[in-house]
Amino acid sequence: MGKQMTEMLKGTLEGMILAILAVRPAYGYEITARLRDEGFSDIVEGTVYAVLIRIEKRDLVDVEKVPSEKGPPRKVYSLNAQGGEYLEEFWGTWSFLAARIAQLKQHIEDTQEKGE
Amino acid sequence: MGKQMTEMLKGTLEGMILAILAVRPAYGYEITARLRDEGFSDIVEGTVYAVLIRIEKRDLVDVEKVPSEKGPPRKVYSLNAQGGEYLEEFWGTWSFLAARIAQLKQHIEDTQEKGE
DNA sequence: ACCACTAAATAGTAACACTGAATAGCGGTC
DNA sequence: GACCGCTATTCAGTGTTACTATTTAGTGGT
Repeated sequence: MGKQMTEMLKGTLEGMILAILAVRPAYGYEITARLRDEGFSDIVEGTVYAVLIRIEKRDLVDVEKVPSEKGPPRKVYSLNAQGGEYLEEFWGTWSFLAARIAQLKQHIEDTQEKGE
Repeated sequence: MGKQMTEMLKGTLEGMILAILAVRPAYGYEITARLRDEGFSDIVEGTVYAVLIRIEKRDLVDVEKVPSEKGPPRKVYSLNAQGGEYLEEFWGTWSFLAARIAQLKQHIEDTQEKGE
């Protein structure tokens, strides 16, 4: 990860993982692979597991241990009601921030065009 | 600040401040006030000054001390060439992340509509 | 026995925004 | 002339976060 991306993921990675779980339950290794596929190419398992442990402690997800044919048992996480609420809050916070930043960017572009 | 927003600002507040400086030079107290006006209502001076000191150390900005009629001298920051490059990089990182998150959100909405 | 892949956990580190307080300069009021 | 309000900057200490690097564990193949 670039350093900028690393810092930007603070506060968003958690929401992204909750968003993934909102679509359907998943386990850590799977989530890591999906994030890698979606362009976060050098995200490491350890990072994802840390988030999962955190959201489990906060009771935002339910956990079920499911045996795997290919290795040790999987811990399958699914979003619960409290996690759903938290995710809604996340969208609100994100939307606000994204709108402000878009506004700042627009302001720069306007300035450069006509010298403000 | 809400806790979610606090975490989300990590990695973005710096970019936002650079973006403000890209429009025109400004000093810390002024930047704080502007951020407050734009909806980040409980941002505190200390936070902004910490960012300013950081970006000064990294040589992303030029600094000029300007006397004030109303108090101690102002430290007016302006974006330099290196800061401009860094800001460009920030927009790239931000755009990528924002696109991914928008995609995740869309995916949830699609799923909820027709059961995926 | 060894390796490759899957799967989870963990101790230690660096970076960041926040808290709370201190310092400093100016104007006005009582 | 001591005090308050506003402007303006700084700084030590804290909590949270993602990252690094390693360890442990299970299965199947050679």
